[in-house]
Amino acid sequence: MTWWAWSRGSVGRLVAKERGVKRPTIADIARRAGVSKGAVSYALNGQPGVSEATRQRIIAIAQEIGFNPNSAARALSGATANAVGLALCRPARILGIEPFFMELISGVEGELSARSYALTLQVVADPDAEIAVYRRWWGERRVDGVFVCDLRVDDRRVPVLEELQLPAVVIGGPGHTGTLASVWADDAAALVETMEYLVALGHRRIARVGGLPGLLHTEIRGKAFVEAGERLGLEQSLTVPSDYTGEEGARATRRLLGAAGRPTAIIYDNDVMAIAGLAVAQEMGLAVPGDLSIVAWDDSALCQLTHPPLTALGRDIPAYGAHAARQLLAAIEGREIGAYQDETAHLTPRGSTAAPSPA
Amino acid sequence: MTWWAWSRGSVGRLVAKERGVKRPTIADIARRAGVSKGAVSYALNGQPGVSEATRQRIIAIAQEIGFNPNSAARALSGATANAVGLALCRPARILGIEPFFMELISGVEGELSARSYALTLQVVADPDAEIAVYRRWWGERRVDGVFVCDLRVDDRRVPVLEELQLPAVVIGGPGHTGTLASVWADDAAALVETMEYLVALGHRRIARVGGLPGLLHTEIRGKAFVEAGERLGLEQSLTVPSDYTGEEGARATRRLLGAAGRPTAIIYDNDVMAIAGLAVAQEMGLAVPGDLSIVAWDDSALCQLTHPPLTALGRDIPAYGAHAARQLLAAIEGREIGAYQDETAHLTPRGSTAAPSPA
DNA sequence: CTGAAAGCGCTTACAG
DNA sequence: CTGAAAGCGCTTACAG
Repeated sequence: MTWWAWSRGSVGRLVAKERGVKRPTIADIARRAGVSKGAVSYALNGQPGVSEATRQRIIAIAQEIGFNPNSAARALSGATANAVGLALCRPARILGIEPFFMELISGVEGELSARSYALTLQVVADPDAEIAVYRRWWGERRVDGVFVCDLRVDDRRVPVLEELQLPAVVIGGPGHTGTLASVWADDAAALVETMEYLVALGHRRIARVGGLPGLLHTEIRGKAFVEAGERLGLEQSLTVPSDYTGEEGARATRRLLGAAGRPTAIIYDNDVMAIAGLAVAQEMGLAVPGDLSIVAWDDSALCQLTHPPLTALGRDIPAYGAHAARQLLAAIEGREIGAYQDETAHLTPRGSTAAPSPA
Repeated sequence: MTWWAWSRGSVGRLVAKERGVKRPTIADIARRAGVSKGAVSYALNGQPGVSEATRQRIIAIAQEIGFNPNSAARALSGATANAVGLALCRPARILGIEPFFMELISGVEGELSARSYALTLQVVADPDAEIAVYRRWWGERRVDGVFVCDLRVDDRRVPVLEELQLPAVVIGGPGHTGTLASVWADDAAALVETMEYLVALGHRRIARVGGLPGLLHTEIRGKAFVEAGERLGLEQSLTVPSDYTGEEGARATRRLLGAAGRPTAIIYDNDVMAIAGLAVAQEMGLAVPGDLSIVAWDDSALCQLTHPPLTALGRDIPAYGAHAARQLLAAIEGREIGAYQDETAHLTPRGSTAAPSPA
């Protein structure tokens, strides 16, 4: 066993060679067209150097025999892998339940597949493993660029990617992205809008169940919550940290509702925690929205499955992913790109919010 | 513009070349170790042909300079891409909300990353696009094998993969997998167990909200439901087809509950529809489980977020993915593999099922 | 046990 | 406008 895990390569290789069906190459096309391999390459890539008649003949043959360029050979001569990478550092149970990532991936895919770029996915256990994956991908030339999710304050991944000069787009911000490109949305503004909405309904004691501490957007929301709470003169504006899971969301809710002077409204940092909070409130005999108003961040279809349906802060996540992909492809092409501000999440009032009942 | 979309390649390539940081190659290692490139290759791959002392020296140098083998070069000489593919053919909104796929991917990843295999993901619009992706991947030698999800009756993808001799593992069955390897679970048995449980509670009118028609497991469950219904002598056993979305699940539920002689229990083909069904029942003023018992297939964390929590049919989906990955890696190595039967889903009774209240 | 060389399938200067 | 050739970074027979 060697120190990296490719010792079995030879087995698969031999077998693949024996078993493989013959794939057409540019040599096959060249032979049939009576030209050189170089000419075939120029023709198929839309480069000058072949007459239009020859080009058409070559393209026709390529289509006829179902030619696809060997991606390894292209990568080896050209230095682009035609693939980008996404490393996700969250436990499986959270990945599964949060619609965010799959929606993001759907949007990313739309842009990538239009350009025949592949998406290479890797689930990692912790930030160190994620950094190791970036170094390996870079060394292997396996990807031309990467998406960076779950940006943290002073994120250690940023300087590594800068050092490697691996094109990258940070999904998150603003700030703490170093010289990397990014797409971000103004969470602070969305949170303030939500709080003003609740205050207008008559709420004076508003709580927040936050996401994972240390994530930049958690910190940004936390800061905005405190500041807006003071500005709006709330009696109470308490944040309880959580971790996006239903269990923790339920626990945080119990803590908030069990205390004296309980809040009349809670804002949750994701939809899963909000749904868990709703169940807790109902369990405790509190009416939603009569006794407690609930707002969920991330307006996925889940929010409309509950009774009552949840008022939520939503935006188009597939579009967010598409923007990130477009940024990354531009970075790979070497174009100058910076921070792209995506739409701010907007509030969709549903049945889970109302004026607080007089105490 | 050419007929496939790689016309811009040259731009990225040039830029990458100018910008790229120098990556170490086996030539660098050979120079520093004073041996040939061939010797370096043998040493790093654990092949015979170098003395143990030389091997250790080479490995030490490789580690020191942070060497990673260029995956394109390996693929080009060895014919294995060290990557496998997963094409998903479902609309984004369903992909996002169903925990199944992300959990499956998590499990697959665990096996793959231990062997430094990459997972290439592609979201496709329809079965034709999916088949085109397989043909392209094969032609590009981009992947060494693929996972096939959402198996259909007489699935058109099966003969294509057989023709290409592309190693594949079907996630689903039994049957309709042609000569391809597969992992499957006995859904019929799980459904029968559930029905017997409901009958034991006293239910005589049981309905089912089914998944997408045409999917093999939908058909298998449908057949088992009818047969068991007859065997158990139910007064009523009606299946309403649906599509896994909350909206359709809600509509199907309204239809079932609005009719005369409404069922006292409903089994849903996924958790999302079950949650939607619960909300509909509550909206209509029916008590769950008093007036209506609800069972969800796919016991994700979502099922414990509702009030009451849902009785569900669950199994370890990450493990299912891990088994599929192990099968696929074996197929790539050329080992003979067939159908692997995974654990049968088991029922976890929670608050959403009880004896029906006397009418 | 080790070295020199061919080859994987492309792309791209460089000659004609 | 076209052809012949070098090169990308590996792996692997084939000689010594």
